Amino acid sequence: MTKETTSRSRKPKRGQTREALMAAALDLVVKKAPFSALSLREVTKKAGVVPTAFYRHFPDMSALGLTLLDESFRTLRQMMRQVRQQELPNERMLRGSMETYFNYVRDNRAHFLFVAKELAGGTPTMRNAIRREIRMFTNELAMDMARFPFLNHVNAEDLQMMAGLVVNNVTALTQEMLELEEIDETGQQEVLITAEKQLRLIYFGVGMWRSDKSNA
Amino acid sequence: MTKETTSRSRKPKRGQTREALMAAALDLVVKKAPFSALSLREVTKKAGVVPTAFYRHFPDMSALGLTLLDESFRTLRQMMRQVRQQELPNERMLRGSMETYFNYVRDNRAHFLFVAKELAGGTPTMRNAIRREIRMFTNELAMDMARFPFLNHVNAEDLQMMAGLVVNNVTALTQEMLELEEIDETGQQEVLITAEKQLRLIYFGVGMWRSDKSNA
DNA sequence: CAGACTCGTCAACACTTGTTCACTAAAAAA
DNA sequence: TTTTTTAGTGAACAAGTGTTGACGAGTCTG
Repeated sequence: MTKETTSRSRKPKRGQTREALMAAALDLVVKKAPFSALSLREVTKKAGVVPTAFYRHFPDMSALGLTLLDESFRTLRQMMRQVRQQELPNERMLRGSMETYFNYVRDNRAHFLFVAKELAGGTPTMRNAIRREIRMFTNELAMDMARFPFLNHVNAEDLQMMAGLVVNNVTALTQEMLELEEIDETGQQEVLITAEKQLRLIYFGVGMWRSDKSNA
Repeated sequence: MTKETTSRSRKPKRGQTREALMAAALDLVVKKAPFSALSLREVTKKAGVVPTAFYRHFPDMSALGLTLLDESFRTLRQMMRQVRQQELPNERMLRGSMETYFNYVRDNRAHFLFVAKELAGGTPTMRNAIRREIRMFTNELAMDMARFPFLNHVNAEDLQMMAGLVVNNVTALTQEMLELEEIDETGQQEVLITAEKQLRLIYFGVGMWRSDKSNA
């Protein structure tokens, strides 16, 4: 009888320990606790490797965390770019955008859970890194909006405000989505419908906005 | 030379240890880490009391957490009720409401930090408790809105959707506020201004909403 | 005043944590 | 092939963890 690890993950082949560690950490984030509450030892244990092997790949846990963070956002960024360069946004495309976004969330549940939990509870370094990424999305969205003819009369500051409103809300809905069980498809559908309505409502508000009134 | 605790808090008078423990935990949440990452021993240490004394007041850390959660929301709830029964909301009162709310956040920074960090990273019990409270606020807001004449044509489901939009956004702005340094008053002012604009934009959108269209 | 009970202390336990160092099997480079 | 580098193991450490039980000072109650 060969030695077995308690968890499902087998001993990684030589040279794949790094990936095994990252996968193990993500798995623990889904099943157990936020990343910042994980211990080096339990990650290595789940990865099927001895604790000291960790140091061959990362100087400490926070380095693993930052790597995971990078991995989480890199694929998300490229997806966003695809969505952005489709067509000019209008009322009808809201549904489609939300749908592809939430599908992406579903397919990358572990990464989103990782980010969501660290956004508030992580180390200052981690929190700042995440907030920077989110701010970047907000900026890009504002720049996209600046290209719409019917938003010509809105100044830059207010565009930022509008984009922030959208991003804030999508972020909140994402967390709501992550709280649902993976199998709860009707719940997920409800969130999607709510999301679409809320964005449409914002769309209406944006249409009525005048920057030149009593706005600073 | 008498024995001194390393932290500022002196040894609590007999019979006040419970309060000292709660205060110590809250303090550590502000200065160190989310509540779920605190150890029983460091809380008692900061409270100026021996670890075993903890058990005279709480069965375990999670009980302390739930007590803290209760304390956090009880005063918030009563403040909300005050605000709610002022006047009928209109465009002009948005500013005032946001101002009093954010003042309250500033004056209860520790409690809000505690809640914000546990909302995503806490135990399932804790997360559910917090989400239940937030959902309660959303419901109350939706009920308030139902009383406005100009919202008669909006059905219950859509009112919920609108209230959710407001609450989502205020929640996000609160977290943004908490990230700022306590002394950064200009930053806080900016968030307040953004908040008011965003709510006014939502207000516009609400005014244009028709529930009877193609909305489920 | 005497007894009971409340609420804190102290010592000890079994266990987990991060990190060190020396060692070796396997792969890469010479 | 021989040599060197890489990537894993295993034992050991000091420190911190939750929880136990017996004990005693202070306070309340009779």
